[in-house]
Amino acid sequence: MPRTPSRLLSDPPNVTIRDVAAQAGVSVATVSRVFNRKGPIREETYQRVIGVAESLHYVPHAAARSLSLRSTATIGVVLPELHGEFFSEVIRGIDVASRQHGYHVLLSGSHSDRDEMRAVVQAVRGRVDGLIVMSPDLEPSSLLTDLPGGVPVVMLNSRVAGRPCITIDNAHGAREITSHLIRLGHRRIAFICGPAQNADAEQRRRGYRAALKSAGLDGEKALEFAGNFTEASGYDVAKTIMGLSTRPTAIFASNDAMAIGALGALREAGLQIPEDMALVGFDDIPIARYLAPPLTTVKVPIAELGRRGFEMLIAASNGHGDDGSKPARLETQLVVRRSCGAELKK
Amino acid sequence: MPRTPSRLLSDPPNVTIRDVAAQAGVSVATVSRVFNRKGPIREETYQRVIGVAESLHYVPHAAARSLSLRSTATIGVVLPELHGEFFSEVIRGIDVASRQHGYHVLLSGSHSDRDEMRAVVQAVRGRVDGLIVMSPDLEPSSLLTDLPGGVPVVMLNSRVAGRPCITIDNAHGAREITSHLIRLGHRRIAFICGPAQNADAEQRRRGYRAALKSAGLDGEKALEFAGNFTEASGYDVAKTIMGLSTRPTAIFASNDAMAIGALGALREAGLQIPEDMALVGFDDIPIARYLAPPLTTVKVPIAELGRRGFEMLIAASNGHGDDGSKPARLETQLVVRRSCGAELKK
DNA sequence: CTGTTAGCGCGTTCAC
DNA sequence: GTGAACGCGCTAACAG
Repeated sequence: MPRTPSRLLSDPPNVTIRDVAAQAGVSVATVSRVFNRKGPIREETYQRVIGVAESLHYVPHAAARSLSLRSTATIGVVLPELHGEFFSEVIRGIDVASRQHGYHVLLSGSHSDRDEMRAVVQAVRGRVDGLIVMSPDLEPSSLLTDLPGGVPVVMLNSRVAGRPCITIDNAHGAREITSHLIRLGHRRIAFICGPAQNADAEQRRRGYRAALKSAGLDGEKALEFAGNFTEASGYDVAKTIMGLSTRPTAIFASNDAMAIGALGALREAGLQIPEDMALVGFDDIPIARYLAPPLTTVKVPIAELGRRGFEMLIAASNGHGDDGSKPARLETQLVVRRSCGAELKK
Repeated sequence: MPRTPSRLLSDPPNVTIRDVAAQAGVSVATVSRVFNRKGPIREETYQRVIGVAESLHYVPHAAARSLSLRSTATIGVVLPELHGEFFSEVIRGIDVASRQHGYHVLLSGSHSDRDEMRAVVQAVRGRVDGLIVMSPDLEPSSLLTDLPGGVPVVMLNSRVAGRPCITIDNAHGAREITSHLIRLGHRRIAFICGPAQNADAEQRRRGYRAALKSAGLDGEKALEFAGNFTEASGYDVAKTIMGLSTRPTAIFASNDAMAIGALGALREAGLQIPEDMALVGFDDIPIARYLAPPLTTVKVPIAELGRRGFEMLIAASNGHGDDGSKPARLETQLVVRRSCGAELKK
């Protein structure tokens, strides 16, 4: 019987830098130099090493490099969940920016509670060079207390003292669109809130209230309804509104998902949008414009949120040197703009 | 001037196992045992080590562990792109399954050409324990030739010799829904194809043709239109169809994105769906049911695709031992079922 | 230009 | 029960 243990193809399952060195008749250091384009190498040696490496299917071992280089070339992305196009777009923005800069993306979603999230934030030591964290519902500063030291973090859509962040100018957008409705003649404008602890939700409500106030419509404050950013909650609230004795003439859902849910409920009730009931959302998730009627919405460049987050992280990593260089801008506000889509009629 | 270089808080940026050992008055081996629950440790020692580790904010260094353990506890996910809810759902499925099993997810999307994808597939040595790859457009077998040896791979929705995979029973679903249309009385059923090289697209077309054939409707084959799975292409094709002298009475878009695009075009043309024109899609992305009218679609449990992919990967890793254990099932077909949504009328 | 050597931080045999 | 020493695969000084 043959002595070889019968591995059929791709026999050398793990060829190391040493194998290449031996086969090429050079030292490991030389191979390393070749692969990292450090120090001068004689052209002939270079070619030989490359050739051997290729024939051996050699690929540098990332974990080993990380250990020695003290850097992983990957960034971690921690999101509260992964459901729907909003997060999808954020991820996409981060992904393309990362690849452009030669970084990998370690993704982690679905974190309902703080403990889960904290665990993830810890587990990344030696795994990522930086973190992009989105934690709209949780009071976030405590999350980062036991973060492995020296890890740069940028927050997406939530502030924590001393950390750079990218935020959306929620209040501005919400005020804009509410004023728009008011200009169109609406007086009774219902507002579907987001989750109680959610910062975006709170800011949007502030914008809504501000617009109402400056139009002298404070009295209508009773028209705020509790929602939680899910389609289902939008649907439910719209149902409730349908049952009201004196209905509002417009509904402002504080995100698109809820607006979509509300749309379903209104449709079931046989209402025409926007003739019978004006409806606006917030976010401009890509599908919004394929709805019937096209959803009027506050536009936020979501993928851009991800991209900028990544770029700010890179900047933070560099500004992290021993020179007491200024921490760059700590916060960047992303513009929002009112949709030019279907105009509302009262 | 003070000698300390002014690091303010969280001074020890990188506390290692050695620091813990020293502070606790034990050896690094003991600390390691404590953290990995290996070998018997005296309760007192255990508590002391844990205490010190906590007070020092010690967290094991992932790269170092990986190097020594030869395993990373993370899996890589390689997708062709990240746009839209289909991929979003796949990722979500993988993410939750991974976390349940204690794995991390390294995500990589947006790979237009083979070289880019190949580069990613290589870059993962020492970074992941396994790979989930989706590459519907590219002939995939060559992608994996220079894969670092021993890395388990499961393909999502594309077959490559010897690799386990999860596929969607596209032909079945497409045949079902086409037959359904036929039973409803439709004779002229247009079909919007997916990308030419895309395996799913091809299988769906096969299903469509099979249904036509068994109903003796082969002659209508001219009703296939080129699309590429984007909303835009669905829109364009529908426009084209509108201009036809003898229109079909039904349109079968081979994915939901194109169906959504087509829906927009039909709406612009003032057609009632499904009275004036029946329209069906394929995938059942979550938003499909919020459209007006709800999109009739072939339902595919997309997140489930991701989840199963992960689980098959784990299984493959285990079955990868030196015992010549059977490679488990190499292919699993995911069920699809016809939507019970809005019925079509001719 | 190239080789030698010393870690990077941790898991793991072995002795004790 | 616990500690000392080696190795994982690679990069970075320093020699030559």
